[in-house]
Amino acid sequence: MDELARFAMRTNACGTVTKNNLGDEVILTGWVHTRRDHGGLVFLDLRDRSGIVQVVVDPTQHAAFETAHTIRSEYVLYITGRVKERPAGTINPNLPTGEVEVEAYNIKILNKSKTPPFEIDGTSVDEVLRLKYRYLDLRRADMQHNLMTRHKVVTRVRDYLNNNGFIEIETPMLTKSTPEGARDFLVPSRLQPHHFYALPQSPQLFKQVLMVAGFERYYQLARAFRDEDLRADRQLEHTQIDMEMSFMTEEGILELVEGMVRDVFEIADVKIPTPIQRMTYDEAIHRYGCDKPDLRYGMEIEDISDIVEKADFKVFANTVKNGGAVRGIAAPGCGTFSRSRIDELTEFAASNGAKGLAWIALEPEGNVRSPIAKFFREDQIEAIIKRLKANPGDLLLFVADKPVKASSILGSLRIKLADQIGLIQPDVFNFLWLVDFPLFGWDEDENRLDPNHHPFTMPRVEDIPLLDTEPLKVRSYAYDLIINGTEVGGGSLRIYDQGLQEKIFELIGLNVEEAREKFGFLLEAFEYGAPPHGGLAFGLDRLVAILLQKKTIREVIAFPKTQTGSCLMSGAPDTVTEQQLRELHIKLS
RNA sequence: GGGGGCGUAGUGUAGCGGUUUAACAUUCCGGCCUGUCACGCCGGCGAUCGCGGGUUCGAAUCCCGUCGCUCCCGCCA
Repeated sequence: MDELARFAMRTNACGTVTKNNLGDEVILTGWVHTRRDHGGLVFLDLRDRSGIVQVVVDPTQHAAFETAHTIRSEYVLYITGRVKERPAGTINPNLPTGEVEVEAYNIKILNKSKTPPFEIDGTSVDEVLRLKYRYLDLRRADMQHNLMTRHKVVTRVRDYLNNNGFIEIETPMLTKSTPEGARDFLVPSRLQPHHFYALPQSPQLFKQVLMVAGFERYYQLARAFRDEDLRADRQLEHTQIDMEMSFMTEEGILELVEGMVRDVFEIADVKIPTPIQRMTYDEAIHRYGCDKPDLRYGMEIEDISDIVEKADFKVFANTVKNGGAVRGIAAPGCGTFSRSRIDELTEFAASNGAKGLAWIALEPEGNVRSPIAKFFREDQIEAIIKRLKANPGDLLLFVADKPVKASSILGSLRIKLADQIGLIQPDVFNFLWLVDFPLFGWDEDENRLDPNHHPFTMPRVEDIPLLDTEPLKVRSYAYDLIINGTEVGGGSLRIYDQGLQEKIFELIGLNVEEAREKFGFLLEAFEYGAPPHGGLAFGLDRLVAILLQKKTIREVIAFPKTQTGSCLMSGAPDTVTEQQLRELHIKLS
């Protein structure tokens, strides 16, 4: 019933005291949320994890009454009293316990508290202070709710996976540095001078070995470490719901995972449509200019190359002539934007790599305002408006560049504008599987093919012939789950054919020895009967943040780090002693 | 590595070149109060305006630097 009271020094948890307890003598423990001292009568709101209950202290209880006057916020109390109905007219409908109160006979102060640096009950507090005194910040109702929701998500996930034949297996935190991917966190080995472990960027290789080992369905709530710059949705360490399955098709994996996502969102009473909408990578890039489109609003990108290729506007015409594209979006209701407001957009586009940003403002009355309109015939402008499905009052924005680049710049503008003009309905959730990712990208710096997901990703069967001819056109069995424009999870089917795997290594410029050096143990394992397998990993922090509609994952992590990687509470990172360094055979420069 | 924002009593904000002894709310401290629940009323303490330098007759206010936090680009297979 009241699990916080079971085995405990109290008889009830504060938030669970109701009319059912009328007349009961109870022992409560908790923190003083607020004190209302009326001189002749003292009210204490006592708070524990379960909630708040009002304690009333009457002068007839001399000792308790004396104590009550000395009590301050956040003191820890042990209260003995009786549950009473509140007098008529004093019921507090805002409190689950608002119909009753506890008349205290005895108050024992278990611990005092310094005056907190901010009010636990208060609203916005500077994040520096919140992080420094995180234990106080975490007492706030909002943070308690966030972490409890996180716990519920984890519980749902475990239940779902356990019921579907998965077993949870831990993989090492001290492992081998693999040069692909993000920057590794390194841990020096004391026993083996000049050798280092790396903290895992993900359990990728180990979970595939577990498939070879015959576990068939594995999961782990795994911490993953990446030494890259932090963002609102990126910490140095994050938690993955990591999964791998054998003898599954892509379709099977997506369906299985949809069930898990459905269960998770039930926590927030969000019904998700299944099957979850699918979209190919190519379509997303063309229509939304990114591989994680937010489909809660429109503003789709349209190609107008064919309309403008013969127009007098040289920038557009030449771009098309040289194999580029001219594309645009229609920003609803932005036709009245001032010149300076549009200049800001141009600057933003430039910071995303645009050479320029052309625009046509359709004023609400029907006038066209634009520095480039004079280069077009009326019928061309009409055609553009029609292509972009624009309405009076819209602002049309155009980028001329290489096709994909034009789309990606417009994609960034689309997101920025949607945010600026409030197009995003915050309590709507949009789920999307993005599928058919290209197997490779092109690494401009090193002038070679680069695996888009990772080197074990399986190319789509029908595209395998293209490996030799047009490898950049090869699609893969790789998929991402996108919620509201955030990549929440991603994975792939893996290669289990040695010949194919060697070919992929070759294509990305790894010879057999190099591949052995980097992934040897996995490749060796594959020689002993690797089953077809595949999997994915979810970012738990992002998932919970989206569920709770939080802007940053710091709100759903108990002890997060700042953008410079500091823990303001513990003071990490910090210097270490000479002695520690000596044992690790490390000399600082 | 680059671009933007913020930094003023414990907390949240206002003030943005001069009658400002830096304001308001809240917290905190003291007093009064037997039905409050953001308790109320009265009184009080509390800030050299992140730090350093510059411009100026005069700087919280303008400029430069620096530190911290934050958002974004790069980066994050």
